[in-house]
Amino acid sequence: MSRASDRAYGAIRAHLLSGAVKAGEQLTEDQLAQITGVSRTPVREAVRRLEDELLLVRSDTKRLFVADWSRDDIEEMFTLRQMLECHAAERAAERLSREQIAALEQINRELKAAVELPAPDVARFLDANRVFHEVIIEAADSPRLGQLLGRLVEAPVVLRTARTYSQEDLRQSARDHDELVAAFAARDPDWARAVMGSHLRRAFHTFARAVGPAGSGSTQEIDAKDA
Amino acid sequence: MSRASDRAYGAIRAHLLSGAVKAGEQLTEDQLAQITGVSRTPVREAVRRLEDELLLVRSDTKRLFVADWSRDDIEEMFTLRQMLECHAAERAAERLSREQIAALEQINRELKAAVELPAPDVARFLDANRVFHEVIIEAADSPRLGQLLGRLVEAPVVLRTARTYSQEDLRQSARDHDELVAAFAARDPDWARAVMGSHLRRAFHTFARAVGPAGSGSTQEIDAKDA
DNA sequence: CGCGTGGTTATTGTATACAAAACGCTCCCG
DNA sequence: CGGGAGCGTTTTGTATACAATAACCACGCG
Repeated sequence: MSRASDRAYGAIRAHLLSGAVKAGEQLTEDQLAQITGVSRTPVREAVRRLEDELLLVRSDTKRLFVADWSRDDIEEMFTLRQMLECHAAERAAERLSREQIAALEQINRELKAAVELPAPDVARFLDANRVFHEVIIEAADSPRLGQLLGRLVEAPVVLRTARTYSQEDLRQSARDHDELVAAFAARDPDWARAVMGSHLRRAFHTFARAVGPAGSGSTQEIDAKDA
Repeated sequence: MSRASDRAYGAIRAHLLSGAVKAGEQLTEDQLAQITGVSRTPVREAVRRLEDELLLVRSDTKRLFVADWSRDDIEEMFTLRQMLECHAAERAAERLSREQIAALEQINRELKAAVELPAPDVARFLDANRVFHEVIIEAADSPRLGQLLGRLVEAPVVLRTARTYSQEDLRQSARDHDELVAAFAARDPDWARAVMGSHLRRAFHTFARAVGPAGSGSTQEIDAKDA
């Protein structure tokens, strides 16, 4: 995070997640350059990355908007993520070292601690959760798989501010992680895949509940994409 | 293809595919700016896209090289593509309009014509093949799926110059396409998925044969990736 | 003779000025 | 009253100059 474009990326991302801007709102490169304190050149580079991650979209005439995720978009994203991450879990089960499995157990202890504090600490939970999944993807040893998942995993965090997780949601998630570790320890790819599948599918429904029933969602028609 | 960065993208891509540069060779932005006739700014944008498509890679210190695809890289890529494109075939089977199915039949006639000329016209074959798969992905109606596949499908064409397809390879491919259309016409997602799976897996082995047995491949250790 | 060290060149990263394109407004005409 | 042409403003796209960083090479010291 030392080059200007990296700082710009982080700053813009934080700006989007802070909720200071609404979905569908237009942004300009100048604006973002001001906010981030660098010139438009690195801003344009950062914006490109955020477009890849689908946090920003461009209209047909190249104007820039904050992405708006409909319920269907979220389902699509989770479906793809499930497909890829189940594959990752399968491969990881055959490849994780003892040390990595121990690391996963440690991360999961941290995760459970975050859940059970007097009140759950959602930020800490999400951090631990992210690291947990990253270790698995790393162990899957498939660079392109990691690259594709990078695109998908980042996006829905935009919704986290809006979302209130119930403590029971978090506990179930922790149980999933425990079972995943058990599957890894048993070196059982099929088990790992199955657990990962249900884990992510449940996560989808947790998200979906927040955004409303199928068909509703906050669709604001930016007519994205030019191809 | 009207903006400078688009022209740069096309020119650089053509340059790579022409075989004028070898895998692992270093390129500089200035060089590419000269070749394409535009300044470095749009070149950098084009290069970014080509990095996404894995035709170019950067060393740990941001120097730019022509990507070198090992046999394992190719297998990984085909595995991911298979996973995603089987899913696309499944969805397409449930969504293709009569007109789209008719279009696929037409494309396939063109494809077979390209195979059977006095001598097979590989370029025409590949074009028709590409369009065929694009129609399916389009019909799958999942923008992010299309985006992810875009990354994967482009890459292996770098090898096409080296590869000599046997006429029998091409004929089998055409038969696969025919069966795919049959599965679509029958509105049978499982059938479509299965055919797509074997189609792509065979395609992988066709490619793999060209680059040599497992473990060999042309690996030249660019130590890509900075994460 | 090996190997670090300093300076030199090559290459990428950033800022800025300018060009092209898109938007929105007004005014005119039907 | 509606619609479209023209024009100023806003926004994105490109070129260029300069800054920062990495690679290269030669030299000197152990």
